[in-house]
Amino acid sequence: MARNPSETKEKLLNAFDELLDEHGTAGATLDAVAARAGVSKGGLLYHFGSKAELIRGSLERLELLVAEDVEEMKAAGERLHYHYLETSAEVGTALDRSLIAAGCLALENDDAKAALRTTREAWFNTLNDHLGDADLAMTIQLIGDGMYFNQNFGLSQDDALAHVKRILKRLGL
Amino acid sequence: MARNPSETKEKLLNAFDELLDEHGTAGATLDAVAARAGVSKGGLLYHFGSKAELIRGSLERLELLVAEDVEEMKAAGERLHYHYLETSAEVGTALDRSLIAAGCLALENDDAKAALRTTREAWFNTLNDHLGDADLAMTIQLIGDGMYFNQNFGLSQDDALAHVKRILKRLGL
DNA sequence: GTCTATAGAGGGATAGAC
DNA sequence: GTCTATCCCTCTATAGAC
Repeated sequence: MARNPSETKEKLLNAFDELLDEHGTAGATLDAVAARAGVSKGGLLYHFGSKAELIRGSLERLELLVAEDVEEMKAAGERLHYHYLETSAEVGTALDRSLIAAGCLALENDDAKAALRTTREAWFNTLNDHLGDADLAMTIQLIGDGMYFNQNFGLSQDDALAHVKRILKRLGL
Repeated sequence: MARNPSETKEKLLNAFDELLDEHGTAGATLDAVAARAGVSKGGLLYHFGSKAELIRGSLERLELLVAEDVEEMKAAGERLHYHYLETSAEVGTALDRSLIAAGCLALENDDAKAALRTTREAWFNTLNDHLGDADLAMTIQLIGDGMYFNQNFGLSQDDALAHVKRILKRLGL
């Protein structure tokens, strides 16, 4: 749907995701989103007829970004699982912002919950295909989830990653 | 502070945490909290003079519950890290509800963020003291965080736990 | 395509009765 | 200690000008 959106629509979605990321759902009001995107509330509501549509737009974009990310993972070849963990703690990328936004929305919105479930399945399948070991795939995914979760609370995950990599070595990875 | 609160105060805190858990911050209005606790909004505001005080009350109770949980972990002896992972995916306990509530609040509230950081430190220190291995302690904590995170999106973590336990065996735990 | 103005609903908080 | 009534503010959404 949002495959070829106008520039203003993109700016609005960016503003929405950023505000969710920084201040949670309470901070992501239509007023605030419009102001950050540099348009008026009326302008916003021309592009997205309601807040529900804005949410849909954000979730649809997440889907696209995840599909791109899965391709990138596959391009990492033998390092696929390392690439996954390294990017789990990444901050400031479009995917990261979009994912945090969905995480905020998921607390109050079932569509967002479903989108996150789908996302997780895509990653698990990619890890599992690569490793051929569901135990390892699930464990690595959980570690990635943990790093993502913590990064959300302002905890640096740099040394966390170092700890985890040493454990992966012990597992022969 | 909240060491000997009135019964009504406890009922209000329970209602607040439950509503945060079920519907996020948007659903946890003073009206809704009061209604679920079986009092009027005025009644609520007698006990907690503002929404900020209600939040403080919830976070203070979390602190108590975490301290209790750490004692329980220590009581598990050699199974300490297993006990930690098994209870990470637990649903419906007072601690679990309180923790999810704090997770909701943390998106918009810095005190809640700080409370979660403190909580994580307490658990990490307990795991690290027991295992004597920071790499393992950090990895197990991240896995626990991951399970907690997923459980938040309605994903059953029963088989996740089974996968992880097999990996722990490979690590000699 | 973007703006202002405004209606209508709901949330937080205060005042005062019981 | 708990209630009702009410005020004010903010939020979503609509109407209509440019």
